[in-house]
Amino acid sequence: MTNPLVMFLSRRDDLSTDEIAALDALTLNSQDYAAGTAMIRQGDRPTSSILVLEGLAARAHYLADGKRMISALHVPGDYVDLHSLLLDQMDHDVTALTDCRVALTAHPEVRRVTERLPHLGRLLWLATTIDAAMHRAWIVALGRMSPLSHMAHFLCEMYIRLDIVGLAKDYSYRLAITQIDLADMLGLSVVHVNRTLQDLRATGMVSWVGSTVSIKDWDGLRELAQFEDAYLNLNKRAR
Amino acid sequence: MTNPLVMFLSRRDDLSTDEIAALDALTLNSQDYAAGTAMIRQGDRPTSSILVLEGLAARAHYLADGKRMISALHVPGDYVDLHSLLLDQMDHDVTALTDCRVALTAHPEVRRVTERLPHLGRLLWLATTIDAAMHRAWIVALGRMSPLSHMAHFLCEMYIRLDIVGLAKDYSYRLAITQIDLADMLGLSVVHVNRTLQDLRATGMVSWVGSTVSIKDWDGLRELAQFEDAYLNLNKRAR
DNA sequence: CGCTTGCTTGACGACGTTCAAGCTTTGTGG
DNA sequence: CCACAAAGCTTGAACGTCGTCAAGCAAGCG
Repeated sequence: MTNPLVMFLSRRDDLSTDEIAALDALTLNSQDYAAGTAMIRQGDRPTSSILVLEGLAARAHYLADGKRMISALHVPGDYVDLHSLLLDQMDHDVTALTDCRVALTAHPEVRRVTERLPHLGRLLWLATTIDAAMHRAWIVALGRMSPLSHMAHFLCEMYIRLDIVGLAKDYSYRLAITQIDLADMLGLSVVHVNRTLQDLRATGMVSWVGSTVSIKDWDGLRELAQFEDAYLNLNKRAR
Repeated sequence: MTNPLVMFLSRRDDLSTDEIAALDALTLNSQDYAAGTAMIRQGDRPTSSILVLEGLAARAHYLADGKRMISALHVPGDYVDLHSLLLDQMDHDVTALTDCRVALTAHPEVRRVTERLPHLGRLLWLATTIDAAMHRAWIVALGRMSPLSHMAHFLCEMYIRLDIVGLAKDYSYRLAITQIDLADMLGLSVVHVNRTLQDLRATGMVSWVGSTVSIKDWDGLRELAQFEDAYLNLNKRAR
């Protein structure tokens, strides 16, 4: 299988064979995490960076009263933890929402690559700024969108992100997450997520059976979600 | 006056005199924006990066029905738009909430510095990952905190961020924003922001008169907000 | 087969929005 | 220096959305 990080980056800029080789070298050591287990815990000071190869991982924040909020969902090709190359200490957990296979790369090795190949270094920087742009899109959805539009926005974003790494087909993709997880991403109660999902299904724009999401009316869903993909930086450009 | 970006970065790592000189060189051209004007508009493809020297700037997103959401507030020392060095196209506005003085640096110049001084390049990268960490903290507050705690969290964050660049004293700082702006940051209606502010004042932990915020009980406010400053990466460390 | 986990439904209450109006402060021009 | 306008703050009342509680159902797994 193709390295999903290569797919992720080459969607945004051309990669040289040198750069592709370097990326492949970064993703040699793989490791598995079962659904529900933590890859990184709050307070950790990771010494390697984690790239998702398969499965879904989430950034989970826990509040004093036990409430949980998920601030980001990571799909294959996402460098979950490039941040920790630079940051002190994790202020949240990274959890496997489904069974995951990840690649681990020791920080010094990542740093060496960014210094040897500055253009590739910029692309990894780019990956973290795309993360930030996604965070902002979530902030907007949390603050000013109806639950229905927010849910639609989430499903649009997932479709594009999964499509980039070859995990969507015919407007359809696997999304094996529970309504509990979804509630913690949308900032809603489980009960309300369930009702919102029913409303969304009732529009006929989306079907979500088992763990398969199928978008039946992309244009309708996009409009409902006011989804503009600009923030995902999908254009191939010299960076 | 000291370059606020130097203050921001040297709080996180030691800077060489070379690096400080380079930063000063990046911030030569200053420009003013009056309160309420846009520095960058949605759809722009900026060719220079913007650093806030004085005043407050916000990332403003507008929805189809005219609703506005502010996804980030930028204070002096914040590189508002380092992102645009790498990103395609702005998907939101950057607006001056108060009168602002900013520094403009052409992108090629920024890039040259990051290649010449890799360590400084990493620190600029760090600045963008701190932005991402702040975004995540906002997501958590939006999704799972009460308006009262959210407001408290916001005031805690502002205190720390302003203090770092020398703009706070004795737990007190200027914050010349309207309740409308605040509502668009917290994802609430203006009416509710007003009532929440009254509740917060009633606790006696904060006074906010005119444009001066004074924190009377830092520990109380921190607890109410469940504020942990880890995400701001305040430790000086080799990065 | 039975337990656990996740999904679904209903009833009720709380929290936050909307609408509408009055008040206060700030700034501007006569 | 006052008058007036504009912007922002504050308050009340009514409504609606969403959360909570509680229970039943469906599906997956040991």
